[in-house]
Amino acid sequence: MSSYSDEDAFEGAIAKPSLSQQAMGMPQFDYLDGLNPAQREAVEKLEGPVLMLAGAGTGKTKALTCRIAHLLATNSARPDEILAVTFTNKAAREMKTRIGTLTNGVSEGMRWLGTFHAICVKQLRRHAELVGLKTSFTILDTDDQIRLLKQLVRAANIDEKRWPPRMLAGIIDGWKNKAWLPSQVPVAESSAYDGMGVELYTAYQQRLKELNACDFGDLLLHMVTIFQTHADILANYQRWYKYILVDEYQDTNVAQYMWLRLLAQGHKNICCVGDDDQSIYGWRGAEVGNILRFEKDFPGAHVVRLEQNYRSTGHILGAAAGVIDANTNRLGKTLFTAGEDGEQVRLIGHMDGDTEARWIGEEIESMQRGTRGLDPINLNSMAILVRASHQMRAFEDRFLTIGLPYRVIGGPRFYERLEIRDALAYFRLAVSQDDDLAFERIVNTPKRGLGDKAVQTIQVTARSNGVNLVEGARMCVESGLIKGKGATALKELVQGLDRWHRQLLDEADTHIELAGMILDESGYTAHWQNTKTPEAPGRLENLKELVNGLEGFENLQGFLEHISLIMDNAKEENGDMVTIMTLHGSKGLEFPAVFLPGWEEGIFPSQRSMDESGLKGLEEERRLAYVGITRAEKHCLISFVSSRQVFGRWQNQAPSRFIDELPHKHVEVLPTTSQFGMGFGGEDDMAGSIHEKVASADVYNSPGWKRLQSRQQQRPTGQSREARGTTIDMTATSSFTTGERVFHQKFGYGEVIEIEGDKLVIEFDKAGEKKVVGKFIVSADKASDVPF
DNA sequence: TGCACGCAATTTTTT
DNA sequence: ATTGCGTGCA
Repeated sequence: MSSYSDEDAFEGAIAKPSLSQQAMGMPQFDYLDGLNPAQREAVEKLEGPVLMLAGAGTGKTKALTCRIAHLLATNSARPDEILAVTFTNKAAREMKTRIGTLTNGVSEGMRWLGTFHAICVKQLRRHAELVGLKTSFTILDTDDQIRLLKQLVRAANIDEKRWPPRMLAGIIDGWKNKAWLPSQVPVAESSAYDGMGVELYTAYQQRLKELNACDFGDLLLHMVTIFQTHADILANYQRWYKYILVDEYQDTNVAQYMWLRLLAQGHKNICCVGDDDQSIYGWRGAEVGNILRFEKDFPGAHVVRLEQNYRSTGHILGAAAGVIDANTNRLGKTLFTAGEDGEQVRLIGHMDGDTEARWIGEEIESMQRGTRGLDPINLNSMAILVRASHQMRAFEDRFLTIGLPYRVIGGPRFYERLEIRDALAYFRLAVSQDDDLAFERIVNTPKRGLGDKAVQTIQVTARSNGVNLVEGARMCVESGLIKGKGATALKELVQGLDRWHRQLLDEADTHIELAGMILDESGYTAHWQNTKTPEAPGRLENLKELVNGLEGFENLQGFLEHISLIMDNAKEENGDMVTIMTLHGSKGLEFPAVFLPGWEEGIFPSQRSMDESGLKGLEEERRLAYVGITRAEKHCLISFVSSRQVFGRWQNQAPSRFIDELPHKHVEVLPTTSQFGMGFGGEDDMAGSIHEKVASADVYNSPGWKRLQSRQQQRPTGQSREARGTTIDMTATSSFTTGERVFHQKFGYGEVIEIEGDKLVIEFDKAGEKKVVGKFIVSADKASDVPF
């Protein structure tokens, strides 16, 4: 080995720009060796606009990170002269880590690698005064935003029922995504929100300014505004960012697009990576047009297509291609693999949703055990991808019953949970008593006997004296405007806030101790300890986790600053579990085995999507189908049912049109499990009555079903005879006795009625009688003493 | 102020 | 079916 490794050369290059490299000779760009020709082209074409069209599983992230490594290794830019933008924090972290590995730690210097929002915050803190904010502005999340809008809507005497503030939030977000200031909203939109939209938008922006706050949309919008009105500032950034890289370009909205375009006008070295076939966020402002127009927007653009797929088998790619082919208006890519054809995509119809969930549960168990001569597959390698989150329930219920471990991804994110937001509001107030929104949130949480009237009194007092709400509350107590036990509680709260704020400044306690103290002394911990709902213990757990999460931070301020932008799911559940998530949530992920249930007209494609956006909506749904199929590495199972309960009503379902678009040769049609009039196994047989299901037999005359029948190969059910066997684990249940009070994570409290092998029959207080596996049950007395 | 009942809505989600 | 929300009553 020569005296310097590639890394050494790289380090040298960073420390001493340009000259040293010649002295040492050309470095060995090891990382280039692992790239295919297209990837290599995307990495090496550093100058000018580049569009990297990267199909699913084609090594996009690899190309992107190598490109950055290459920029650094060739001395084309210093780490802080590269602007690298992603949509999610997760993607940003991942990229940072991978570049770090590739370049031996140089990514540390990449100050401008982050999400659109994180980078805009960084910029906006430096120029806040140009849009009427102070450098210390706070960032409101959706919840704050809606509460603020609610106040404005009420003040304007608008019927909240007909015109929900939520809707207004959506409208304003939409305008901000298009980079429209209140004055720039087109006349065509003037009827929005009962004709009050623009007026309220204006008022909202005014309130934000008064609160020294902005919402997520503002981060982009303010920066675009500043760039458009201050050529000198823009020019500085243009000069600074020598190279710009954008991930998931197909997801950019107009504001993001403008921001990028403005910044890229300097060096014109912009590399956008994306896949028009995976654009699934149109409903939240993403413009596929941005990626379709790239070559027009950036003259002389170089387009590279990454089409070699390293993830999926030939059959899976073939099936996916068949579906996406039905879309018009594509840039066009054809994925290919050097690997095996593998197993065909399997397609199966069921009688109803319960049967579907049961079948998938059994199939998962048999795949886990190893079936049809295949190697066993662990649960972490399997995922169920649904169109809408309510579809997850059927699977959760079923898996809980059979004791199949699963994790649900999505749902309310950690920092969005009620208890976390409450706790954070307390922390925010300890840091700054000016945070009126935080005060409003917790003034009566836990209950302090301070209702609407008391809050109004405080607001009026505060406003007429020009002080914040905490100060207003103090005045109300002192002047006797608020009396009785509410006054006592309010006084205590205000004193608490003062005390915590002093302790924060004293730094006598660590911020972790202080956080725990705040939650205890405010009575917030006790509030959840006294709540006897099934979710209360979980909420206490979350609070504990929140406090633990403070460890990585210097102080409360730093923590709060961090989380206003990082709204990740904090807890990573480990262990071997099946993943259940939405198709949207699955983008960018991959699993050896993927289940795609609910492929029925109206569900997927979603009726609403088609109603609201017509053909555009349908095509986006189809891209979603494409995303779903291309998540699978080896096994892909698509299913649909003929009859499903939707919002409590039984509905006949027709197979999804996407099923017809699956090319025959890539699909194996499995025999239906449906057998009318016959129950299965006798478990949980309280589902909808048989005759209702029989009535749904009409579906079998539908074109989709007939096509399916004609394709069906006659073969006995291949799955799960062996899945029936149940492992009897008496130790799990032996610790319970009939009549005992128990607690279950999902069903709450209940009483043991019967013990059968490893299963317990329990009469739950809320959920009724269920049969569940013993290991998911704890004694009721153990459930309540979650320590904090 | 706090609880109970009745009513309506009900895709997807990041920051 | 479920759940959040608003109104009405104790």
